[in-house]
Amino acid sequence: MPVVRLLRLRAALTLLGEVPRRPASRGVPGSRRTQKSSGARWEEEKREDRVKWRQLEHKGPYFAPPYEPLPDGVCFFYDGKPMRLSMKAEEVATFYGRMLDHEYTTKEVFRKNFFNDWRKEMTVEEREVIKSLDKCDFTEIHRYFVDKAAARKALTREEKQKLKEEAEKLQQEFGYCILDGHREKIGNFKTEPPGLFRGRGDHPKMGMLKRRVVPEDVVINCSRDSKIPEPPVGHQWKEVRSDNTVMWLAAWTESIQNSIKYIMLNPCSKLKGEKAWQKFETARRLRGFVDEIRSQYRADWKSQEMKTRQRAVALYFIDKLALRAGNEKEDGEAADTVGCCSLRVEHVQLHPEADGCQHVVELDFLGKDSVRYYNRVPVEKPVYKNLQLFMKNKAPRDDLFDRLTTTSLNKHLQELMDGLTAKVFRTYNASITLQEQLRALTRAEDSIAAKILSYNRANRAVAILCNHQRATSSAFEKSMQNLQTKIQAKKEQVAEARAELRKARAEHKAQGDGKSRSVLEKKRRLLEKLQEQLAWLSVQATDKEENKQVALGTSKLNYLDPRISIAWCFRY
DNA sequence: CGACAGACTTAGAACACAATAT
DNA sequence: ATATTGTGTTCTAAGTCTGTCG
Repeated sequence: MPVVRLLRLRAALTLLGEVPRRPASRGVPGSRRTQKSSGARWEEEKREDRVKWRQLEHKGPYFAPPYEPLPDGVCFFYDGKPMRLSMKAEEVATFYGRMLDHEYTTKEVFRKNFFNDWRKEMTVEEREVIKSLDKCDFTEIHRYFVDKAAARKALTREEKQKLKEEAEKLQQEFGYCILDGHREKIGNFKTEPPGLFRGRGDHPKMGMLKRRVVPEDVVINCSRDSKIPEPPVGHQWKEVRSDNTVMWLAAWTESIQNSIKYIMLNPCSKLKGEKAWQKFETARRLRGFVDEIRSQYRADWKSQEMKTRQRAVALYFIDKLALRAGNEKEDGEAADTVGCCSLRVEHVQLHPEADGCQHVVELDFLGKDSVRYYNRVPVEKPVYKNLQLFMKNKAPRDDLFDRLTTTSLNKHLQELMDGLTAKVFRTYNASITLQEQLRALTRAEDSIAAKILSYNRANRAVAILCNHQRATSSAFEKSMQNLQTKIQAKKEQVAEARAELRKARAEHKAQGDGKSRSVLEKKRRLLEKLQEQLAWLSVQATDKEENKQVALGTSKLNYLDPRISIAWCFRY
């Protein structure tokens, strides 16, 4: 049901995607591309470009506090018998215990991975005893953390204030750095605390132990002549380096995927802000190229080369549907998700005719964060024909675009416009959609509230285009249920009123007097009123439902060129 | 080229806190 | 005053994309 609604909204949007923008201007003069041939200067500029700072000074990361053993009254039980755990084993047990009310702990993979890693932390003796997770009882541990959270919530105003001040002190000490003479806020100045890995979707590694980060894991990046951050007493940094071509202040390798985690600046910092500005400039530049690029990929649908055809169809999807590029993923390392280039035959269904349209493509796959993308969309005939061709003689698990990689696609895009990559289309189409929608929805004479509603609706249109969804919380389910109960009650009232109306009508027919006539009228009005109320309630429910699964934050934060919003504010 | 590491952006969940309804 | 709902912030996972190396 929700999918159907999303679909309806998306269908309206897809049309918007077709709206032609501003007449194509010629290539931007003086763009880097044109300088490329002039060799040395460009090379120099490029190198210059890579330098991110001249001075960088900071305090290093703030480490997660050491493990605090459980108080004596809190015990772990194995097979019904209390058992005192070694500190290491106990710490990992608390990671699991505090998650007891989370869905994760019901998942077989999570449990298996946790138990496996937990056993590695146990002493030989513990390992000898603890052989089955089913016999483990963490309920006391769980209760301890629940109580602790409740106690924290119940603190007095003063105590809360004190905690807040302490956090602020920490922020002041570790949360800022000096970059080229300016004090800049750091985004994440704390190392990630140890815990159980919470992968999204069907992640094969969920439940694995995420190791505690120690200074010996951490590489510090700062300028050579700055005050080098002090490692915590008794510890050393893994390395101190001075690389001014990168933005990070500290880094360590995480123990689940062996990938690198970074301490970086806050988005409001100059460096991050400039990058965001550049991103929107690139998207804006695409405006002048997009018509030509579109006619180019349309022409390529008929190319002799399979590779070119696949690229052209993929690009059409990326442009029209705002799909992500879709890099290859190592399987077994993460959840099975795809993007455009990694779509498989099983994700696509072709309908010669559906919903009154010809050449309908049905896409159904899990994208980033295992969010489902479901869309039925009419496509141009050559696209449809090409898809038939790409799917011919392939198994469901085979790649749809077997001759295409994100690298080759981006290489092609780079040739069409300097700085163009697949994700630029998402930024471009998101921003242009906001602009178009704002224009279509806002009226100068509207109230402020109505204008804000228009803005939010435009924002929602973008979120739907980009498939930004959120899980409906349990609180939402409850409030939805309340609403449904109300609707049900109203329905019964309507049925009752209808029955009474029928009775009154029969009465009036039999008696034919004025009194029975006025009763009849009254009943009629009552029914009408109740029906109206019912209709309003179901509209509310629909609205709530639609809103609840759309997440506006991500597009607001990453995709909408702020200049569009600012211009709109000034205008209205 | 293709695999891989590295760096950076984008993402939803969880949490904290404020606004509003009851 | 308290419960409920909405909103902003924090956290960190999961993407994109580039550069390097064999």
